[in-house]
Amino acid sequence: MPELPEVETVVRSISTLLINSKIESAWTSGLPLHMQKVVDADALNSRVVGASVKQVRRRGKYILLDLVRGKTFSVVLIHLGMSGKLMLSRSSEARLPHTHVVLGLKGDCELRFVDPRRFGQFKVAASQAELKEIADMGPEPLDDLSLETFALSLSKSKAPIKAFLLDQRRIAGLGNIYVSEALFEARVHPSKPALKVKRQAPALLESVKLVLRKGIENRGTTLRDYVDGKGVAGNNKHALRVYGREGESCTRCESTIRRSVDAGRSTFYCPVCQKRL
DNA sequence: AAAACACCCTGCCTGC
DNA sequence: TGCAGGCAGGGTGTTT
Repeated sequence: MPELPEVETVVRSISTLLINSKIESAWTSGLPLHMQKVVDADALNSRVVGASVKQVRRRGKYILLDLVRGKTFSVVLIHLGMSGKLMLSRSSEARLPHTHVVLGLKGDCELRFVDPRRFGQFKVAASQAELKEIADMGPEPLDDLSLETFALSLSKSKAPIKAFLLDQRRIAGLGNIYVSEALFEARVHPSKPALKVKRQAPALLESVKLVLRKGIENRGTTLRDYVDGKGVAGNNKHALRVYGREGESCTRCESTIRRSVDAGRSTFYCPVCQKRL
């Protein structure tokens, strides 16, 4: 569900309250999350309870909490999967169904991880170096991705440009929505091989940054149930020009927006604006 | 090596 | 109205 702009919005919405606050208790549902792994209750007790939050960060679509307890440093890795939510709530508020982790903070406040489909992840580690999930992740498009790096990476892949952009090892943080939007902005056909995107590489990189920045500015895209850490929905749905608009007319040329399915995922594009060659 | 596919799980929507 | 089937914004592991 959440892609880079949604995860960034969640991070921003919870970081002010979380930073420098102490975690006083921890609870887990015990149900398996991503890849049948349960949240490690021992690690929660030995590393998280009693620790203070030093920083709240994002890497790709992952949320990272840097913790310190005495001289012990830890990192909590959270992925929202398709249906995950990370929210600050009053302890007195009823827990939503499918709540899987609750971290109790000072002052009647809790950080809750809720995930109906359980495609998300919640993992405690001693350091970032232990986290293989982000070890070979590609560059952050809004921070450290130059045109030179991007163009070189493109030239080495025969994959369709859509698959290329979704591959977190090549570029971090993009998902199905923002890939469709970026390809439309840059007028690149989704199935064009990455290595043939040369002349359009500068426009594509700019489009990737544009749609992500706009997504963040609008505080994320809410299609059905995405909300930030304070329960607020995003406004970016109105900014989408192709995603979810099959059969509607292109905002640029008035042709009919099409949907195609590859690898089980929908891609939306304008057949006229986005030429294969 | 890389692409295609199955799979994890629940909820919601559609159509019969 | 009820129920089966399809579909969903992600990532991983296996197979070709």
